[in-house]
Amino acid sequence: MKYPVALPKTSFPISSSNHDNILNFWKKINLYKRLTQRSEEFLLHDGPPFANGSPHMGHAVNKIMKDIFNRGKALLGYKINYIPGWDCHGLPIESAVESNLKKAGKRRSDFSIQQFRELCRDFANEWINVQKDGFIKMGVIGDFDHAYTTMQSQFDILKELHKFVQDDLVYRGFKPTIWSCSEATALAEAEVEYYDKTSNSVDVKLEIISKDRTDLLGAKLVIWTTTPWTLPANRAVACSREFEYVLLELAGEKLIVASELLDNFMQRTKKTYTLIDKFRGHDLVDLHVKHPFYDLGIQLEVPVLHSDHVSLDQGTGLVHIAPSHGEEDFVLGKQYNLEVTELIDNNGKYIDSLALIGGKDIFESENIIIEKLRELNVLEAHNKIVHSYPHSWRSRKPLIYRVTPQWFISVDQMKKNVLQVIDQVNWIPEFGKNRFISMLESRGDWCISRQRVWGVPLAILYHEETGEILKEAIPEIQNLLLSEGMDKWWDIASEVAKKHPGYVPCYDIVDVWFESGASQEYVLHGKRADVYFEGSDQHRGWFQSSALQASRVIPKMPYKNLITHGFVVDNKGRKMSKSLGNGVDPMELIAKHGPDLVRLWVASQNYIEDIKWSLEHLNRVKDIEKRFRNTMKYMLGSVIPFSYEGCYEEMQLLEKWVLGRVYQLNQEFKNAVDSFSTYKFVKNLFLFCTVDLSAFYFDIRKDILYCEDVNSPLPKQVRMVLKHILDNFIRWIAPIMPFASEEAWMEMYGSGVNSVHEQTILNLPNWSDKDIDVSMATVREVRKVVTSALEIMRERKEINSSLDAEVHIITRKLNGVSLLDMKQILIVSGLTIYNCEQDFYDNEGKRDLYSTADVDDVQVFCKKVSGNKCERCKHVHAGIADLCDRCFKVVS
RNA sequence: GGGCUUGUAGUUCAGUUGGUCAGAACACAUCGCUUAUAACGGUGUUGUCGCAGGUUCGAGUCCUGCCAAGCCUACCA
Repeated sequence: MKYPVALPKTSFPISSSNHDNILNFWKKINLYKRLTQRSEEFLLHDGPPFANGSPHMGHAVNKIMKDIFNRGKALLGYKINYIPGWDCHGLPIESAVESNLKKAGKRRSDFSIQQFRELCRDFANEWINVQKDGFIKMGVIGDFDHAYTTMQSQFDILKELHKFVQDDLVYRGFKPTIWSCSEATALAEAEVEYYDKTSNSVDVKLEIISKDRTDLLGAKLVIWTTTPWTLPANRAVACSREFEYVLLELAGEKLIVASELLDNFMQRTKKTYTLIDKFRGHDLVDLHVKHPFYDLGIQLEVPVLHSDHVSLDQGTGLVHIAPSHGEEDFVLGKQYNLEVTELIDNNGKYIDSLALIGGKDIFESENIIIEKLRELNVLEAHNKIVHSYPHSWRSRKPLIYRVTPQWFISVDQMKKNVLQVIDQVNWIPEFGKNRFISMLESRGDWCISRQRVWGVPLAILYHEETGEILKEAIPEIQNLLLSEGMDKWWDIASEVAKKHPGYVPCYDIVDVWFESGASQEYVLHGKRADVYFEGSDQHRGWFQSSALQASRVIPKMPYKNLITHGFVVDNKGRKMSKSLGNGVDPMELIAKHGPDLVRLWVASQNYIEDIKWSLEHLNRVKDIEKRFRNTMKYMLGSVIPFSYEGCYEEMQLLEKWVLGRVYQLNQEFKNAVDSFSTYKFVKNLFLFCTVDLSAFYFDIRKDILYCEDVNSPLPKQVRMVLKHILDNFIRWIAPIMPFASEEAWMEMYGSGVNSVHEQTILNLPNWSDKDIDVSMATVREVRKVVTSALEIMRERKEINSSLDAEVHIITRKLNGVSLLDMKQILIVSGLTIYNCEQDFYDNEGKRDLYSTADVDDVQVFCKKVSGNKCERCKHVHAGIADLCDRCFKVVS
């Protein structure tokens, strides 16, 4: 015979595919707008992702975490302000568009700059739409209708740049760039590929002519280079003060090389030597030597300088310095005011005025140069070397370093300004601060010009010779571009310039970091953001450019909290890449598993470190998701169809304890939101569901919920507690699993009008009671001993359910806990508690007692309880038929 | 090559200032409930704490070196 019991009842599903309806609901009620109708603001400024591809896991982590912050803050009652943005300009898009043209059989040169920019714009717009759609599917809410893009903000960006010009912070300078002679253009880092190349390697002897050093006068420094074509541009020799150098005699000549590289050098000369002297590099510094082509008209006496970058890996420990043809050379040259010579033209030919090689191709001239060096008796050795060398990815031709004129922002004062207010920012993690500072300190002036077309034109006029910028023309330029559009700069610039004799227009575009760095102006309008949250690569990117730009005039940081996250890597810690095939598409995951799961995966990560992706881990997170949903399902089913009431004071120990846990978790939720870190909260919430609720509280209270008269006080109180848990729980998971939360909310309060995401967390009385927590900890300790003892009986097939047993406990620990409470908590049919062993023996006779090593003062004896099992509640009682007294009353 | 960061059970992680710190959960195995049932509960197994030295009475915890990985940067005459 089956007797009716009050089982939970709900249509809330354990898994759901109702996402689209919920997304539509949020759209219909304009959830984002509703969340902006509050007073105190939480302003999260979106770092714009690059508009050139579909969303990847990095986007997912970034956007979802931002949304969790936003929804979390909304639950704490804040007005949210989140305007998504996109970074649209730059080389990758230009390259992609160009390659698309190529695939279509077209050439870039067939398009005007304006037309080409139009194509880039279309390309960017297309990807913005794809990404926008993806982010919305992830559940991200924000002002997508008024998203910002750098391409729509061009004019504001230019105005911002002009402020730097007006403040005399922009100047023309020179910079070594990687130059392609075949294409007559500077290349970006991304356009360079390294292949092996066979080069000439030469050891060249430079005679010391410093008269005050008679000991070394006439001796020759040996320099080694693999780019003999740069020798005409030689302006110095670098050595290291610290290294030891040797003076040796070789075929009648005195030569100097570094001790450690002597063998290396001798292998190239294939001669024998006599060692004369040893000394520190310090002794060489400030000597002067003859230029390699001294006897060919370049009558320079070049200095020997110390440089930290001199190494003992190869060469001679004495380095040929040509400031116009090398990064380090340029830096050293700048430090010592060396002449930066322009000996070659855009196509890689020497200038005509140069003797012997004038007008000739630099690479082709190398043989002539080497031959001449030999004739001049400055060549010690000539060999061939195969080494990795930069090449153009397009023409596959070798590239060279060349110093070209560029535009710079002088950052010294801004750096000082930023460092002054560095502590106005809360750095999460803390080490981000030092990382930021060291990167800031080590940076040089900001090169803002790019020889490209897809970007904000660096619209200025400058004096052809002096490089002075014509500030008076700025209003005129701005007015023209405002009415004509930014694309028109390339058409109107020359006309503007005509009105200002001597001045020419700049056709470069502005570095994209300047564009996004100015977003604080055109998006935030100078307001300080509460949070910037991006990958840790942005310490030298957006975080830095934003801070520098904010501090143009006075020290100011654009963000209050600067939070960085790691990168998504696979379970072996390797970054996701196409070649490894370990990449994963977040949109596929969402389609397959739903957005909540992906969000929960993100929320359960400590994003400070690298974020490890694996399917195995996702499946584990899936268990957490199921546990959360199932916990809500159980509570919904136990609350909605029944009546509940009761106040804290009337509740049992167990109920008071659970409410205490609810209070504690509510505090933890606030902390998680305020500290922008959810993973510990997710873990604790999961433990709450499994350990506290499912395995303990729910398990114990099933008897009362199912079997007791539903209208009697105790079930009503238990359901009241469940209602409390539920009301809080739905809110706690709202930021993390907004879809499940909304579903539960609708199940609870009906659908169609309000969203859970408009709610704020509940202001709970302090239910946390330390005394109750302590005694409950003891209770659970005792319970653990009892379940272990019962397990032994179960193994012996003496019992199945714990209700088949009666338990005797000998302990002094359970003072203050009623026998009835304890019996319910243990879920057994009989319980006796003794204060000492003798009392137990008096009652039950001499028995073997069970105890465990980790719990002292608790001994247990269990036996099968005698009597009949109640068909309804499964408790065993003596002297009953098929129903116990309680169940009989309830049923009838 | 340099700067910052990370490395604890199969997995994800806890381990405060060096002294019950070798833990939790999941997974796995197994038993039970059949009244959350495409659920729920109990019990059990798992680790040279990246490797090698050092400091200390004592180190996962401090120091040094190395290895692996991530971000940034320099990739060299």
